[in-house]
Amino acid sequence: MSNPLTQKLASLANFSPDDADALDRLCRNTFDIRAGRDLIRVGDRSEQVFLLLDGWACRYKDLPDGKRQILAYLIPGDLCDPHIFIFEEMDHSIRALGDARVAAIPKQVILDLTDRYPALARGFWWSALVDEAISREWLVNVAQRDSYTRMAHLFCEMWLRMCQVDLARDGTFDLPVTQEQLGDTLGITPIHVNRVLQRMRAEGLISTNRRQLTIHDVDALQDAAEFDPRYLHLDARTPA
Amino acid sequence: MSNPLTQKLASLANFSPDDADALDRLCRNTFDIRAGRDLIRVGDRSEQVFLLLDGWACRYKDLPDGKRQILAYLIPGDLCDPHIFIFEEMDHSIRALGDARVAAIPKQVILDLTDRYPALARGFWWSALVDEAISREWLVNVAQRDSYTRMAHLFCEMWLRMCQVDLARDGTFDLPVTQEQLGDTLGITPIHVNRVLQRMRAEGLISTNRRQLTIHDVDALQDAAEFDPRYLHLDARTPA
DNA sequence: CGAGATGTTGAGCTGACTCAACGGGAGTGG
DNA sequence: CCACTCCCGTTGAGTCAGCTCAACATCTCG
Repeated sequence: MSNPLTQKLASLANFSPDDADALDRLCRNTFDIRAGRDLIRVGDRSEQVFLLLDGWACRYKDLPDGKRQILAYLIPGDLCDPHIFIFEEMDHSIRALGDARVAAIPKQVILDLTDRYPALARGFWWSALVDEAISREWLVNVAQRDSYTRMAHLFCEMWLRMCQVDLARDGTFDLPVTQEQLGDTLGITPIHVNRVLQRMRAEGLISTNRRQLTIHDVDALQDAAEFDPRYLHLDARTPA
Repeated sequence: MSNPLTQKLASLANFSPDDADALDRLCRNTFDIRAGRDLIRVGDRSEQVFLLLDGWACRYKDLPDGKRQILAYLIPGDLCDPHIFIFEEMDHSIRALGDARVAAIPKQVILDLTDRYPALARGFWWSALVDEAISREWLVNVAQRDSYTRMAHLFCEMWLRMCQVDLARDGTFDLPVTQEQLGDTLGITPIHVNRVLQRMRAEGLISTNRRQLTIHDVDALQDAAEFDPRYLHLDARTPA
């Protein structure tokens, strides 16, 4: 149960110790990645899936004019690239944000495993659909909310997701992300990110410290964010 | 082969006449929906999947402050709600745009079918991943591009998707969408949508007529849109 | 201890918004 | 067949959130 994926999927019903064991055994072949390194690049063809064990990563796309969009944050327990089961090539890249540790799992191992443990197959599917739901909510966020609300929304989401894998304490969690990267996530300039952060700090909602974020009043932040956690499809055992 | 889903999946390899037959047989139980009606609403629990046979629909979310975001367009051949295999409740709604016709397929039929025809299972999975890829590209679009480019990008995408199911002729296809709905799709006000459309018309790129869009110069529009179709993962047999 | 990356501040600009009004077409009922 | 109405599209004018450009400060790490 040291495994963050197990932890995440355990919030689903029908998850036997057997299933959990099978999952834990996946994480033999691990290695470390330095901050800022790409795990996978656009156009790559890979024979293995990466499971993020420690640290953060992001999916992103570079545009021809030099702009960049971060499409998703990956935190411990997230699978980086289930796409390779179907697509020939990745249509986006994945990069480590802080230093990170991943397990490399051969395609075939996943296929065998899901054959043998239906609860796992269902877990992976569930997880893929949650990722999709998050992506939809990000679209809503960027398209409809102003920059302040948008950022508040992102923080609420990441807080809940970090809670789910037990990586948040008292509203504090790692957020190994520069202001520029926040901008590339939310579709605003880094300068404006800075101003929004200052406002949130001034209002006592958050504070930041060495790439850690502390949310002082989760309820207030959720209100400011128009945040409704249902899209995360967290089941049963979740905080607040 | 009268079936748009068959048409779409046929662009995948390894698709036998048997598979196609199985698909065609799904479309027995069809019915019509009037424009503007919801097929599925947030919170619904459904025992069947809807396959769109004719007309357009959209996924959307309503926000507490009355704003609305359109998350995806569904065109003939698209499955409306594969989510129900995993999630208890829909986290968004689906609405017919023009008048539409759908087939209602019981969950269990899909499950049996994919057991029996692995090529179909793979086809559905492929299709789900393409939807996800499109959703990611919409995020890029809304977050990074100005309103003109954004709209051009949407038109390019819809043109290609309509081509894929053979519903576009000479750059002309149905677009049963009001300017307000375009705004809700792209995150801009309907007034601004109007101005952008006028500019595109003035530049001779497009014209609109009774809910039909004509693209006069696809290449020029793709250039204006910074459009790179790879994210659609159209295989082999596709136009231009 | 130097240098590049990251964060902060100020000032002016602009793409898209708001508000407000008007026009035209498609359906409806008399 | 016409009048009415409602929805949709169009136009104009003023405003503002967030952008650009340009410094400067601070931090991290080799």
